Amino acid sequence: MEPTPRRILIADDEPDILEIISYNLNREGYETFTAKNGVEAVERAKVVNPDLIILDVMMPKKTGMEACQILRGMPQFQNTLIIFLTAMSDETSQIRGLELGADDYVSKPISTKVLVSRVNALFRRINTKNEDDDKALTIENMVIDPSRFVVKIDDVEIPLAKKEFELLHLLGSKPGRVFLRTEILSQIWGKEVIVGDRTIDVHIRKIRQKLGIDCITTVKGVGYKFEL
Amino acid sequence: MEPTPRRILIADDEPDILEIISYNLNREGYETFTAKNGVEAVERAKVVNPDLIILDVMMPKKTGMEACQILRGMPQFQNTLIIFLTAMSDETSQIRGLELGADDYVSKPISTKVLVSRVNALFRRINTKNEDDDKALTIENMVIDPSRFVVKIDDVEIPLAKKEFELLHLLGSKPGRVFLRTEILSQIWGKEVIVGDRTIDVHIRKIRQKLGIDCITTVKGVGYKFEL
DNA sequence: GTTCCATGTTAACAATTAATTTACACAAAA
DNA sequence: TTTTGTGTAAATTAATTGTTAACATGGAAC
Repeated sequence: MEPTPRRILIADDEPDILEIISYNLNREGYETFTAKNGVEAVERAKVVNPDLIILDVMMPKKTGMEACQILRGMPQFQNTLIIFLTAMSDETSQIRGLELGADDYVSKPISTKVLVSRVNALFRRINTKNEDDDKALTIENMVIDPSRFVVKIDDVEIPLAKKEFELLHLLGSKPGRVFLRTEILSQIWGKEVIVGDRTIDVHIRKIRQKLGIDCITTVKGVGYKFEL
Repeated sequence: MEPTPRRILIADDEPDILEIISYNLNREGYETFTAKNGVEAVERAKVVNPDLIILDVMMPKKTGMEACQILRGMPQFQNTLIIFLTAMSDETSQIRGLELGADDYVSKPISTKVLVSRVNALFRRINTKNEDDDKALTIENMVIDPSRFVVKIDDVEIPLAKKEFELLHLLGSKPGRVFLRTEILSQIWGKEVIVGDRTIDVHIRKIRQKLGIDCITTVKGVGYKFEL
């Protein structure tokens, strides 16, 4: 199967820059999308669901920094790569950018070659991620099917809510392995999102209740694991 | 249990640079190792098995680039993070560095703050949790598996409480070696936590009781060791 | 636009399990 | 014998999780 190309969203207020970067990334086989300012960047991101977002720091409406903060606050962009692009090469803004959760920081004047190299380096590193995220898991008589969002036990379908399903799918992805509460939080809720202590428990309880069988084991002080 | 710190190997021929980088990374909680040239860097890497290697490009004996190429050729360093450090800020060498498989490229004069931020950013992204931490230990017919949080004796699973498990895992990590009571305390309870005299004994007793076999030997006046 | 419902989150409390301390018995070393 | 250190059981305290109900929110149905 042909791999889907990596999707890159580029946000900059200068059309020339958008074009030259797009051109060079396209040539490397990436699929590119553009936005003219911070607000548009966030909107476009929601729609195109990019693998990488390149943000100019100085943009009208919303700066790149602000856009970054908003994006990082949304669970679906928690793990999206972000590169800042800026004329400011001073170190404090660089540090600030990296601490906001950016993955790289490239100073203008940009060499497109350097930018492309850095993009490649980032993707090379991330490449290890699981492609079969929506392949159905089968554990004995249970099927966890992300494509249809359904759990089947002995061919009986049991509907789960989104979070419940995600949680079960995560645990079921490695049966027997213990998932720390922190792992669960960062995987399902995202690294920056903070929810209360009891949130995971409540979802676990609902899953146990709906499935009717005890397939989730508590490891006190550690986390939970899937075990039939 | 305290998490094992990330290990960083720094290679540079200027002692001052080694020292200042080490100091700053230590302060962030990293464990650092040093090498004075490319050859030494490769040798040290084999021994200390670092999570990240920072290579100065211009070094005697072997340059950072050469060292990088050698390391990338060895299976065990295929996925190790590499950052180049260099005075050459020209773009061709930067591109070459990234294409050799480096993950980042920082130009001198270095701001240690920027370097630290970039190191943090890399680790944040690569959630390569220290694999050693949850690798299962096998000692004869006993398996101590932290990823599943179970102890198996002859394929029979025995559930242990958190502290009990951590304690057994610690002792089992070096069978035969005696762990001082103070070592056990600082490893499992942390250096700041103070608990009573009998706490360790009681946990040891519970482990012995649950496992049913005598695999922990008391060395009076010294500590405990794992011995099947 | 309003109402209704499913979902997600939180808070309060109960239940459970784990961790620690206490008290004392026992063994080895001084 | 005295001292010191360790093993054990029971009692106590602390920590973690389970449960329920209430509230918030957003989308679907009306």
